Amino acid sequence: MPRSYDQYCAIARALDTVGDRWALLIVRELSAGPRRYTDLHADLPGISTDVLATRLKDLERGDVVTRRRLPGHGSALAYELTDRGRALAPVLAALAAWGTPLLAEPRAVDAVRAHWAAVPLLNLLPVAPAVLEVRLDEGAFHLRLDAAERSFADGPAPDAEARLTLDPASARALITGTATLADVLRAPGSRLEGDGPLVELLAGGALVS
Amino acid sequence: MPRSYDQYCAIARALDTVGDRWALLIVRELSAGPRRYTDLHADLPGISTDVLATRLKDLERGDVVTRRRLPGHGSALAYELTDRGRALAPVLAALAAWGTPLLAEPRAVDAVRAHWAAVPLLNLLPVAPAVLEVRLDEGAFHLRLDAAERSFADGPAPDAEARLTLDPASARALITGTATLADVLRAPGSRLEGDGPLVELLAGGALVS
DNA sequence: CGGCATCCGTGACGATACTG
DNA sequence: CAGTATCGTCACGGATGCCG
Repeated sequence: MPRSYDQYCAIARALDTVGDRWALLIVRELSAGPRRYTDLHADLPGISTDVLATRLKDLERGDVVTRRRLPGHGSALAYELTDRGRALAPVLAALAAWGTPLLAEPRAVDAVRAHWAAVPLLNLLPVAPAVLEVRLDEGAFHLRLDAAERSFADGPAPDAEARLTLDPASARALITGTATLADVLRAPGSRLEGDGPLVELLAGGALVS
Repeated sequence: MPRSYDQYCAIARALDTVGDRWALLIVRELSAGPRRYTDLHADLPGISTDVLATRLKDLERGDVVTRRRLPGHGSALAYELTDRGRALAPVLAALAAWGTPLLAEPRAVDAVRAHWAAVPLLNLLPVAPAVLEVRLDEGAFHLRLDAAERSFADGPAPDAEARLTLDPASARALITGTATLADVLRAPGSRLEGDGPLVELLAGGALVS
């Protein structure tokens, strides 16, 4: 059980649950879908095994995360977000928006994962009843752009009607906010495939925010 | 200088700057206006003096906080938010919204300050070109409800056109989300004074969210 | 006094090794 | 694969002291 601030304040209470080191980054990882312990450890470079185990237990007690045996795969134990955990999406979005100007240049020591671009891209893309697959050098993920369920998940999408392929420079320009999606689509190094209202909307350049 | 996660991710970068223990609570305090070191120490029960000094230095290097001599008062040194610091308001709002269900009952050990209710109330109140003074048992603060500058500050407002007085039960019901503002205004224990469009809007019961 | 710096005990963290 | 055990280090919390 982590230490409490002991303040009658909603912000302090939230930080009692998700304010510890690594906690929100674990939530970020699980926002991409259920993960096993080893996968989490691999995508959180620097976290030690005991801290990961402790955080997962704390987050479970805080009703943010559940342990579950995935159906299909022979009894694979996995962690996933609860409804309360998914309700942290606005917190992650706000942090991502604020942190964007700090991304300017990747440092030599920085780890990179494809799905870390998902939250910034969700902040950037319009609401649309569509699923967009995004392919980067580091891997693929897909975004659900419905107004009701704006989310993302790892890997290619089975039901994507559009696919966006970005080279590293385009991806970086998008994520750092130095280029709009319209800019990137005009330049070489990016490709938008598929059809449907989303593709027409994006290709049409009707992107204000 | 705090430890970095070393990840090329906007969320991780944000947490590199404001993810340390106490950091966001210091930002919360300074959201109510400039504060001196001793005031911060008094309103953050449990923080040690050296941690407060270290965080303030880190936040200064992170362009979140500035040190300044307040004009008027004989060379009183104070800390205040920079523009980047004020840009953290959506993060605090999202955390407050998520933490609201955790507030149910104040615990015996919990500290209480009047202005800690300001962010939840801002999340609750509509956009209006008005300044609302709020009086609680613990003290007073005021909210600026403009679309452009939604903010709050300590103490009574010189230019408030409305005043909302809440007894402890009403304030708790509002802050925990168990009652709407319309509910509270119908019950005894709360009083709304003043005039202008805001008062008419609130008194009229036209409060959906 | 306000604004820290220092010292010290405890607990959290990070790396590695090890176990069911 | 999914953690637990161990250990060194560092951050935190509390008290006290210094210095303008």
